[in-house]
Amino acid sequence: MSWELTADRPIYLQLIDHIKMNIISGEFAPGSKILSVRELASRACVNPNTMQRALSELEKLGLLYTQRTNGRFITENLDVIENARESFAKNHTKKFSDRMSQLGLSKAQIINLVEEFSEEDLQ
Amino acid sequence: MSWELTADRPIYLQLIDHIKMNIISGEFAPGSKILSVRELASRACVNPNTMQRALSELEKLGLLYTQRTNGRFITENLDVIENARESFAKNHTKKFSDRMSQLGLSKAQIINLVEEFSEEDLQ
DNA sequence: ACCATTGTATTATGTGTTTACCACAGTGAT
DNA sequence: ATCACTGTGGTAAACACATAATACAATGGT
Repeated sequence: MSWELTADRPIYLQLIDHIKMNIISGEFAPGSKILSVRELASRACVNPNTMQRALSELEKLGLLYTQRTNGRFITENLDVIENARESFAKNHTKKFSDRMSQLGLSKAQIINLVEEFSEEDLQ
Repeated sequence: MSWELTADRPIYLQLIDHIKMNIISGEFAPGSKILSVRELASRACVNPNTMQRALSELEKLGLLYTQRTNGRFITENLDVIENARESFAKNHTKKFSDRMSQLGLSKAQIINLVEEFSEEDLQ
């Protein structure tokens, strides 16, 4: 998946969101080693310092941990990941729902929109 | 409604979103006069220059127009407002739906979440 | 022992955002 | 005519963000 950075938000925040999504969606397996700061920065077309900032924020959240001169790894704590996943889903749903209500849409209308724009799972 | 500005995005963009929502939700009636730049800035606890920037962007979108030394008004062009409203709803729904799918949620699960977090209309 | 690679830290520079402050021209009410 | 108010424009300063370019210490593999 590409990085798709936009100019309307600080890059380091977008990097945080992107990597966080990789982790909580399971795309990055718990305990697995991730690419180096320099390599990640290179792929995202971003300065190493900026990537470093994003990674250390994710560390504060407990989603990553560091082995000083060896590399960085996804946490093995499944609870942390699951919590992040749940709060992500809840927060986004609440925000979405609130905005649509404020627009004047009824609950039924909101559901209809989601029905329309959501694609069925490809089993 | 309060302004609720956060530090993770440029203020002028948040002001644009906020006022745009006031317009497309119908809270600000088409053709009606809005408060002066200075007054709006004061209420939002923001510098007049910043509010000015947001308003001129909304003007580019056709949602506002200016009478040079008289004040600013909501557009009377209902099509412009309705288009903005529809694209707002579609874009947000699409983005929400995509993110939830990426999280691994099925269409049915997404609908369930919306059901859970959406409140019934208060007739 | 050597060396590439790791995370980390520092300094400097450019850019964008926000703010404060000031000035100008046109309108409308008095 | 006067005056408060309107939108608009400019300048300067402070700050955060992003980048470039280095440097350093510790690890792992050779």
